[in-house]
Amino acid sequence: MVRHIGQVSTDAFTVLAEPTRRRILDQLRDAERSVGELVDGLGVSQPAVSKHLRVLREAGFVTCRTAARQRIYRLDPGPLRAVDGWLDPYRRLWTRHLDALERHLDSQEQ
Amino acid sequence: MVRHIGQVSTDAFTVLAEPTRRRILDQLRDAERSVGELVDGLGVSQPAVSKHLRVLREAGFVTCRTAARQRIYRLDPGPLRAVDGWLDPYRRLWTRHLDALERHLDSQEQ
DNA sequence: CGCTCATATACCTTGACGGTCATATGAATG
DNA sequence: CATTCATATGACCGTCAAGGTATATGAGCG
Repeated sequence: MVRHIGQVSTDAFTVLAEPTRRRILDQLRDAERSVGELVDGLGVSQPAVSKHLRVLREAGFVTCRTAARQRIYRLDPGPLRAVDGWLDPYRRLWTRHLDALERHLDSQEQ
Repeated sequence: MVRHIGQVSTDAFTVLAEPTRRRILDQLRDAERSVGELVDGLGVSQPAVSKHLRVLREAGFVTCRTAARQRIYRLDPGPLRAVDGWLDPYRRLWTRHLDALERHLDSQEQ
């Protein structure tokens, strides 16, 4: 029912489902990196990495800038915040559990 | 390198990548439900729902108990907490941004 | 301007997954 | 104990995505 004008960017969970992509995000967590740097330490071919980067880019997880002959990729927090937001209504499941536990412990006090 | 003894349970992100499964979780957020109740309101065939429930079960997202002829499914917070935990090191990306913004705004004050 | 380094794309093969239809299980019920 | 209701499983099909190899693009350099 939802109309999309242009390209439908893959949804965040689908993007995160790929282990290699999560490892890429891990690598970008602390610093931005060139494609070559990502290829080393991932143990995957360069084309594979480039394809994952494209997916990540189109879903907004990363941005890239050109520096000389390299492309430097950088993490964008947006989609991860969205996932965080999706989790929000579920969070009470465990915080409430904690609350209940606390009440229980409180009732045990004397 | 990790050895698994029995069935390798699908990882949490892969499970969440499926929209129908997320809708099932949504439905279980407020109350436990039977398979039939889930089938209504999902618009998917009963076998499809059962298969998704199996995936969710094996990944620990839901538990089920038998009540008369029905199977009642209930949400288990475990794997969602794990996802929440995975997000943790990324969270500073936006909290830091906030910090930076605050510092900026502070510096603008007079 | 031809060469090379860094990255992206094309093409192909393979494997996993979701859906449906048909059928099996298994508990309640008459 | 046969039947029926609720759910699970199996067989089959179509789709899609990931990985690899080969190749195209494109910026910098001699």
